[in-house]
Amino acid sequence: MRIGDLAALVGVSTRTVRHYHHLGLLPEPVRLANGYREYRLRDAVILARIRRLAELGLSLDEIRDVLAADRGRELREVLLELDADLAKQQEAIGARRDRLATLLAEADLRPDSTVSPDMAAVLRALPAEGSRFAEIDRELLALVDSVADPAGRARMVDLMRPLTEPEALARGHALYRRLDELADADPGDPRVAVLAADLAAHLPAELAAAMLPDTDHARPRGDGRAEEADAMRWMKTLDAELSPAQAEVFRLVMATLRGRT
Amino acid sequence: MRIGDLAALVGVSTRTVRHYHHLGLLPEPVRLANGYREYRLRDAVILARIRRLAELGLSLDEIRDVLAADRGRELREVLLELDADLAKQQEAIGARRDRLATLLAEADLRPDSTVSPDMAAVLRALPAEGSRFAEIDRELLALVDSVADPAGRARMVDLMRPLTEPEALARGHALYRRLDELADADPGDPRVAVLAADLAAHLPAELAAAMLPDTDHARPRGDGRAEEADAMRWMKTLDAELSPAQAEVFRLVMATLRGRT
DNA sequence: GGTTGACCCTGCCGTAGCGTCAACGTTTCT
DNA sequence: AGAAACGTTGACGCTACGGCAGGGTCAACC
Repeated sequence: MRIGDLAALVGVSTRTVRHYHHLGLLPEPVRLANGYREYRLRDAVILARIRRLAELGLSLDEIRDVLAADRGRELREVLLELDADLAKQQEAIGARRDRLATLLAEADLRPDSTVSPDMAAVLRALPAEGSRFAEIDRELLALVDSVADPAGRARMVDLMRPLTEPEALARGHALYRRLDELADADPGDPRVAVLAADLAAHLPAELAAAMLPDTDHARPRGDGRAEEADAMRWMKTLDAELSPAQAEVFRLVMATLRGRT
Repeated sequence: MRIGDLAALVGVSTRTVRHYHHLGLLPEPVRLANGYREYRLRDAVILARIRRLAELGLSLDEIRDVLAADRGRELREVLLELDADLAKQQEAIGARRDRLATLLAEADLRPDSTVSPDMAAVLRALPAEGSRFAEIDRELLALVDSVADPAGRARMVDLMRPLTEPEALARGHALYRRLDELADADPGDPRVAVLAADLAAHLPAELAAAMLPDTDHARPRGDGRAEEADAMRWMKTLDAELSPAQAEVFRLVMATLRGRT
């Protein structure tokens, strides 16, 4: 029996048979004078066993182990392990399908629809039209939402909710406009201090509290280092997007909030 | 923001970021004078979107398409397609776990336990001890069982069942022994014809009928070619394992059966 | 006896999504 | 000033083969 016969018999490609030889799964048979491999019944039996195990989902490495040890005990262990693994995979796929269903249930699949549903609602409520600063704000929110774990996401949404109420929204429009106007201004511009005071005055208390630790460098080292590093990165990320005057506004707001506690 | 900051922010490795650049998923940002990439908020947003889509299970190619087309219609299509694909995967995994459970339910996981449960029962019933010929027979049965589809497997088991009955078993032992004795005999040995006659006389009718077409070369071409080729392979496979005298026995048996119809 | 077609051989590249060096330059901390 | 921790490009590694290149072998047909 030559390689093509063997392959057809068991229902694999000749390439697969040679691959198994290469991996040492299937022993190389004797060669004929012309160099062709000559197979016997035994080879077909081994190959068929390999295929059955492979179709069950064992990796070729695992199959080699099973064939080598070859007394039921090990096979049983491997199969149990495999079953547990498959169960986990099923769960994982189920979870993904749930998230997919959530996404698909959202009627309006806009480009930014890859944020969580709650944050999507917040973004819909916040002012957006025409303000560069509002755009940055929205991007930052979407980013935090993407990166955070579910608990963090929920906290973010809670913190933002006060800003979506009608009177906060009305103020928000004006504040965004005044921030936009500082895009090309000097850090010493008189409007900077005034805007900082207004911002600090109208920032919801919880949101202010959440922002404060972000720039608190004086804390003792060694606790919450990772979170602090994250928070620092957020602030620096935002800072990099702002003009000098806008950045100055934020520094003043932060100083005010720190002083207030 | 440099590549390490960006990666930490979004929760991926720097290697991943560079990989996405290489694939054109994430645009290359401007470079500083030292050659370092300098990222902005916008890059982090894009990267985060890529990650969310990737975690949903989209391939990076699909993500590139979605980001390029980027008006919800396409995203929706891709997500629906993905969901269908995941559903199929879940089913496939479920089927594999079912087969696993069947295997694991078999108490005795011997090396040849990769055959179907029904065939395993047949193999347990058939004589095995010490006969080389019995061994070949068992290997051939296990192989056919491995390779056949479920219907074929059931048919095989049905064909073999008469041989597992007590009187057939008793005869089987003797026949195997007589075949073994022909291992080194001459094809012209007088025992050959006698054994062939005994075999033909005691072969169950259905099994004989099933074996017959395997060597029937006279049939018109064009119908059942694939099956015929398979059957031919089986016979040649068996033939290759037999000594000349044993092969002669089989030829005589076949001739007798053909003449009988 | 040349040609055709169906086989066989070895060996290398490609897949998806990065991980992991290597070999080198830059920044930052002490 | 030196070390540690960054950054750069490039190349190879992983699964389980598929596909191709560039050959050799063998049977049949004209």
